Amino acid sequence: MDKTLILVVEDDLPVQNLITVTLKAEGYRYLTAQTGQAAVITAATHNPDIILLDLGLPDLDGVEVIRRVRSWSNVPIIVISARSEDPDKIDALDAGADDYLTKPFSVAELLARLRVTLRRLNTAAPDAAPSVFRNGALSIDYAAGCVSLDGEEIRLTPIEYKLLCLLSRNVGKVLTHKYITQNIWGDSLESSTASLRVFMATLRKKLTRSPDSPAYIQTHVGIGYRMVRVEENTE
Amino acid sequence: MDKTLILVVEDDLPVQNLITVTLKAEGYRYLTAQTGQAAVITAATHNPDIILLDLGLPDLDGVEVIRRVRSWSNVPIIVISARSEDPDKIDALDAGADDYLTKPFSVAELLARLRVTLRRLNTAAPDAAPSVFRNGALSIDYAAGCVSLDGEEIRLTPIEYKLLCLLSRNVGKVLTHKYITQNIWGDSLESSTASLRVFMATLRKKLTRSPDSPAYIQTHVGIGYRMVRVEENTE
DNA sequence: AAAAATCTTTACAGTTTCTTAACGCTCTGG
DNA sequence: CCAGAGCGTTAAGAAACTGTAAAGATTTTT
Repeated sequence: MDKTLILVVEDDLPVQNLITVTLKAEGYRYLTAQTGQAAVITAATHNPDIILLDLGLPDLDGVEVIRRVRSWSNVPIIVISARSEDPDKIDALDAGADDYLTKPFSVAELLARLRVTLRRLNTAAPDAAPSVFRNGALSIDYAAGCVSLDGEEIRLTPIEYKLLCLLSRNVGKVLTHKYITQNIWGDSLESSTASLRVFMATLRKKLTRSPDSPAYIQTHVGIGYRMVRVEENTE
Repeated sequence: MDKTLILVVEDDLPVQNLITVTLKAEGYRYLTAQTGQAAVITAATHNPDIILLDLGLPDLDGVEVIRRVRSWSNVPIIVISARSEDPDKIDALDAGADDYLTKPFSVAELLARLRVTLRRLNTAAPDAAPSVFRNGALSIDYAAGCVSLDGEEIRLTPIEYKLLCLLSRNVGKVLTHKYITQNIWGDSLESSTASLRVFMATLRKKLTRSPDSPAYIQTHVGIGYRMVRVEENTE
């Protein structure tokens, strides 16, 4: 695969055109689909590297498209939504979308998201189920169940560890509050979104050695959190 | 055998298509089967190098397929299951599956698993386990079944010995309470977590010669215990 | 059968971890 | 500029966990 193939799902033709022209200019290959049905079929038959999905489709709900694609594939999905469709955005992320863009968005922003996602794809382990995860100065040994920063081990409580694992196993992906709390506390407790904030604080503190340490965990206001890939320049 | 032959057992045709297209692109030969019955027969007649088996089959239980194939063949079986929590997955591994993939999976992941499995096939290395373990002043002779500290033998009770072996065979790894109790007491008794604490205490006491002896066993609150590698400066 | 050793259970104190609530901050929209 | 919502931070009490000692219960040895 030398040229990245991107599936653009957008029913508004002027917008679709804007996107495809941009992609072409940047040297990407692309496919298009105007309906949810077509999107699912095209995704299955052509196996694109990334899917750009507008949530406001005429036939199928965008979330349903994600669900169907996710039933067999892990391909990165970047969702495009209008501000008014805010709740849909969260549903989309819960259904397995990786990232989101809010209309109106700049071309530069779109390209930036694509690059980030692609970098994640390429740096993703070429080997199966690696037992140790690395990101900047951070490394997690899943098998041993221990975490170290800059070679020095840091001790985490059970919930902190689970939380960090969840984030690291989904690097680059935006995880919603709901998704996180359900994964860590189960479906039972519901008020744990307050706890989540506290744990995020302690986790961030433990992941910060010096004031200029990189920020591993991003906050997405109203949505959730995400661990980002960090440059290797932490020397 | 210059080209690897892979049997793909999957009843969902789009998914099957995705897999076979991928395999073809990578230069593998493949066969397909939509049912468990067909899978067993095809495996018997064509003798594939690897079997990719979806657990959600219409007719036969996937685990049953594994059992039947395993009755005459040792061919590697990689299981594909829909949900990560699937108890079937564990049954499948127990029945003799070699590895598993959870839907949704990325194509890269699938290929990685295949490569790993193939590599393992070619380099089946019967490596002999060393009979004596050393860590700091501690040494365990598994064959002789005796333990010494600083050259001097220390006497351990059967359970203490089993416990120490379990820890030493997993140096650096955090072992959960459950893992330890199941390995030592079996699945039956459940209240043995209290006993575990007592044994840990006695074991630690017996591994401590002077007040400044290194701490071989760390406790991880809420999780379990771990033996750590100790520097050789215990002179 | 008696003695010794080993194992299990219980209780309790000390510690760690988790939850909850309060407060200040930033950002957004009117 | 103000009000409200969402977030980070801190602190304190509650809950859970651990280490230790000691007393039965069980098994093994003498």
